[in-house]
Amino acid sequence: MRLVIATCSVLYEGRLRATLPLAKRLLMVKADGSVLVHSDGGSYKPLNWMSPPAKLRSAEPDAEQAAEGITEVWTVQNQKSDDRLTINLFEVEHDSDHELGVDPGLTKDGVEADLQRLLAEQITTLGDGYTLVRREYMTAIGPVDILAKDAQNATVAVELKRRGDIDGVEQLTRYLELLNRDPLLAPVTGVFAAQQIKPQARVLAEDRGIRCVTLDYDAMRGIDDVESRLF
Amino acid sequence: MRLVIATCSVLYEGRLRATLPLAKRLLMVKADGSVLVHSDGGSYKPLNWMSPPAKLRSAEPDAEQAAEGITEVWTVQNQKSDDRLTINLFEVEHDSDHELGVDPGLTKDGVEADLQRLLAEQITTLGDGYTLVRREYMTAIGPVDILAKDAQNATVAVELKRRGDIDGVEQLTRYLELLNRDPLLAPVTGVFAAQQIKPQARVLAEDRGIRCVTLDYDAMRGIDDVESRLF
DNA sequence: CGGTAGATCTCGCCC
DNA sequence: GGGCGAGGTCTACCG
Repeated sequence: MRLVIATCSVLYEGRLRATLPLAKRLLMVKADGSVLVHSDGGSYKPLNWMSPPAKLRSAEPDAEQAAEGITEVWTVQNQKSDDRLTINLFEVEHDSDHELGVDPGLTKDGVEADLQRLLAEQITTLGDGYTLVRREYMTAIGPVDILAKDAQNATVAVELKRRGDIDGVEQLTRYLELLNRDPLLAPVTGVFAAQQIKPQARVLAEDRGIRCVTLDYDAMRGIDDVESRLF
Repeated sequence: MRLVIATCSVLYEGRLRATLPLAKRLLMVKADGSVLVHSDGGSYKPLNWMSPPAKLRSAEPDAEQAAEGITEVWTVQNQKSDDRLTINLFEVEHDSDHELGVDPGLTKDGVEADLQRLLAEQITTLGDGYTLVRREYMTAIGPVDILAKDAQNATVAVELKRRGDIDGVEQLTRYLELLNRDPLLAPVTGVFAAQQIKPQARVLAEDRGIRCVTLDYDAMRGIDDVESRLF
């Protein structure tokens, strides 16, 4: 990984055009040829960048560019598309190289998959007498997160989200439409379960007869921990 | 901006838990207290990070940590949530500080707004005799990208996307349902216009009587340039 | 490889 | 500040 601090101007040309005027920035060149242009603020997204795989070529400025104060011109060309990043370097304040090696990578806990596992284990969160049929119930248009039966043994399709948005309601609606064509399953009702449900999503869901349930992940994890400790 | 190259292990605790085992990485500390942990590959997304505003505190390792080889413990605490990033530093290979100042920021060209402006100007792209009613036609459930009239003076709602996905078809369907309740507008037909339309989205749209139109942005921009040159 | 859905999404707009 | 939609989204997963 090469780290360069320099005053520079940047141009991206590809799916769109994006330009950065002259300022001092960090240029990060990774081993796969990708380049990130970072300022001293904002979030983790760079101001401008080139995705891997890419090739960085450095060139001398022509006479006109040199007259403007450009000392070096970088051209970062993506190897799979015609996306290109052009960086005009003016003053270079820092330039260092570091051997990092391959990263062992990130492990996560607490994403939708965990929520799904917990809800499947604690299916009565949805109501007394509920039983699990199966997780990731496959249909022609994709997997239903959880299929269950209610106390009256009627089929219930559950769509699970961390944040309940209109998209999720549409998704569940499509599943319900399909499942209700199956005489062995029909009538199938829907439950939209999420840690947080947006007001507009709730209105749309309830308008379509879909029940909304907000989940408390911490409480569910707590129950999970207690149960785990029993074994 | 502070740049540190160090062997380290990282723990994020917040909306989820995410851990990184011991490896050599870049730690970028920005002026707003945010921290990015980058490896020498992947894309622009860091392996782990803390969003601003945040506060970095550095502490000496306790006896047990020191015995493991930890030389320094960073705690990066978000100032608005209880998200926290903990970094155990082992060997530090590089540590430098740089004054970057505020960045003037990025300017873009070629996003959906441009596409919408071009299509509004060249509304006959959709068919002979088409006329523009208005862009961003407001409804109770959001703005219709473009409202137009066809050659027979019937109302047409246009949903515009760079990439035509199922979501866009659902969105247009909701608008059409609403607009067709208005006797002054009904009957309203739909056009789904995008630079690229996914097969499944096309099938869904046509099944609902929505016409699909793929747009050539470069050609439209070319016409725009030619027209601009006439003035 | 393409298609779908999630994300500690981020970012920008509008109310 | 919240809600909503777009993104050069990126990323994992599944066919």
